[in-house]
Amino acid sequence: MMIPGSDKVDELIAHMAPGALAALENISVTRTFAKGSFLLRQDETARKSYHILDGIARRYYLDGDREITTAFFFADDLALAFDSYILQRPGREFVQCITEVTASVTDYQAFEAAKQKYPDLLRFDLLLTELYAVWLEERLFEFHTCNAEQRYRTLLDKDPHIVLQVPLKYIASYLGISLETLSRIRARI
Amino acid sequence: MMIPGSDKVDELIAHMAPGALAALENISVTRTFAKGSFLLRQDETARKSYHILDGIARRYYLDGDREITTAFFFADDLALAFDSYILQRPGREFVQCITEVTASVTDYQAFEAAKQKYPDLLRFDLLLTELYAVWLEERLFEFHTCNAEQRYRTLLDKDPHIVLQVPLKYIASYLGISLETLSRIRARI
DNA sequence: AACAATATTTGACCTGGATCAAATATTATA
DNA sequence: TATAATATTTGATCCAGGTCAAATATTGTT
Repeated sequence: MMIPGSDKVDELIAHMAPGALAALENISVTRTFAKGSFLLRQDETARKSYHILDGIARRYYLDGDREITTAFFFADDLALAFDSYILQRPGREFVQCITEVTASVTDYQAFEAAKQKYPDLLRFDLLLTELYAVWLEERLFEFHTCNAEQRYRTLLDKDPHIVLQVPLKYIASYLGISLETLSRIRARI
Repeated sequence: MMIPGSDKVDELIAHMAPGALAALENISVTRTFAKGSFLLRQDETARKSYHILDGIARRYYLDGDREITTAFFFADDLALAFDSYILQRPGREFVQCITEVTASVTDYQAFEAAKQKYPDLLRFDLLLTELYAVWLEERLFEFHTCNAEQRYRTLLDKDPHIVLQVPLKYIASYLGISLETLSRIRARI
């Protein structure tokens, strides 16, 4: 989930109205989740967002009995089943901790209320959503223009921490490649 | 660009502060563009958004000499090279009118200023961006889980107006299918 | 209507990457 | 350190959908 232009986020935070950030912190609690535990399961409605402080999580859904990973979340990322959270209705995605995870947990309703009070939080939310959409566009672009090896090389180049810290089986479906083909790509690189 | 939960947009607009919508209209001008003309070209920075009132536009980029269409815009859609607009830097995408197009054109800077003044416009922008991200997620989902025929059937089912009004060559790359394969799919359905 | 340009279909052939199956590593646990 | 469980690699085979080429429709223009 490394995102281009992330420095814009820091800049926006730095210029927030005094109360805004405090309000966000007031409605958030830091919690720790065991490795393998689920922050959200299929068919549930995402009522919390998880700002990862430490550890790694992944998001996936089932295509038949096959798990398709759609995102990895590292420190500072916002772990979320986006569509379920936005539409506040049950979704298809799971969010699971790959390692033990510590996260700042914020309730949807409470954040909505805070945004009503502090337009800066609204701006903050907008910027994060914009960057997420840009990231999604980039992902679609790669699937349309790059073959399996190029997609793996790009991941290696732009997100080496994923390749270094996440089991290959998760990376394969994230790249839209079978486990076997990804293994062969690695062998010949 | 048909988006789930679009009724939320109407609801939000209905409850806007009095001045907000008027402010948006004040910074917008309605213009007409000839069929085939470009609202944006590759390597330009998108400094305007185009709220389509009538006609059809498409967005695409070049992969070598091959055009990859990434969106179609019909009446009420917001025609935009999203990443270029958001990051305010040159992008790879073209936005071209497939028919004569009438659109309400809004300047990026002017809209940013209006959002500073009217938080309701901020909310409006956020909602549109959220729905766009959900739409992108859905598109990625389809590419991961559906074969060529299923993707075409889904388009036919969810966006029949596209299939009815847009040349096949544009639809093919939009679905990530070669023109020939799409033609064969249509023949056997 | 006749011609040119553009769009769509059809045919033949090929390949990237999937699937199925089995062999090795690697890691975790008693 | 064994043993089980999990992860990764390697081999053999197959096919959805791509590419190249050519035949038809269809549409626009004089």
